[in-house]
Amino acid sequence: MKIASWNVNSLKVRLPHVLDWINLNQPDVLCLQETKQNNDNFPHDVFDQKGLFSYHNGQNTYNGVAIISNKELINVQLDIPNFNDEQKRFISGIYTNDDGDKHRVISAYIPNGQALTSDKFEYKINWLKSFLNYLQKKNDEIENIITGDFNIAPSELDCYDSKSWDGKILVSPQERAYFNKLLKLGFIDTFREINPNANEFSWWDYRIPFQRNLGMRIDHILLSKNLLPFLEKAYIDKTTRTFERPSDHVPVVTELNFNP
DNA sequence: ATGGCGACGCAACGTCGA
Repeated sequence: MKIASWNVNSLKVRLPHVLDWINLNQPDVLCLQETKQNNDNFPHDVFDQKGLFSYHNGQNTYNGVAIISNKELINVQLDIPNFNDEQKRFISGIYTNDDGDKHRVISAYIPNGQALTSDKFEYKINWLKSFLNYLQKKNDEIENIITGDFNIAPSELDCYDSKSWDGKILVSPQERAYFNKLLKLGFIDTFREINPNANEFSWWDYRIPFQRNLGMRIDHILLSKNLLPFLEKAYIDKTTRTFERPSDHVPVVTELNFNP
């Protein structure tokens, strides 16, 4: 099972890139963030024509998350249950693989937070609290695969210059504490698991030439640790950042093999 | 090297992202 997550920074603009990427990489599941369009405008027909199922929780201008899947999902959930959020940042669904195993796939767009002194930072922390609360309280037997733009660089290796970013948004101890809470809940950062020392990034500021590689790793795919025996690959596909008119994020990919 | 970009809404440039 190949699963990918990509913040596309407007699906309207990036749809050709997404279709090219799907054709080349053939993911089983592709989670998208920042679609920036409402549900009525989502191009379900384009994915239908490719034999893919698509699910979207979006709004105009900002936010918006989607799951594209080669199999029909069940129990599709828009928004975090019991969290009153006007911003469209969460969608989940249950994917059944060829062996009949069921896994919950989540596409999340965690708030940016802007700055530690901002009201938006408070919103980010509240969002993370609700997300953790949801994951903690869910007591069904389905294992989770959490994907998305976390807007958190978990460690020094995940930032091009930790010293200059010290105490700033995306790298602050408060944000990293929430990422660590996810790990304590029993989730695995698949990229870090497979590449313990890699200094690779998933996002680069548009204002700095990509060639300088001043990026951060803020897009992640996390697995319930019960799925760890099936983890085979985890990597970041930087090629899309060299496309004409690219997203500032690139796809992160995790591959599971249920018949090792 | 924190800004120099890009998307959006909307028809000029402010807001936001990370």
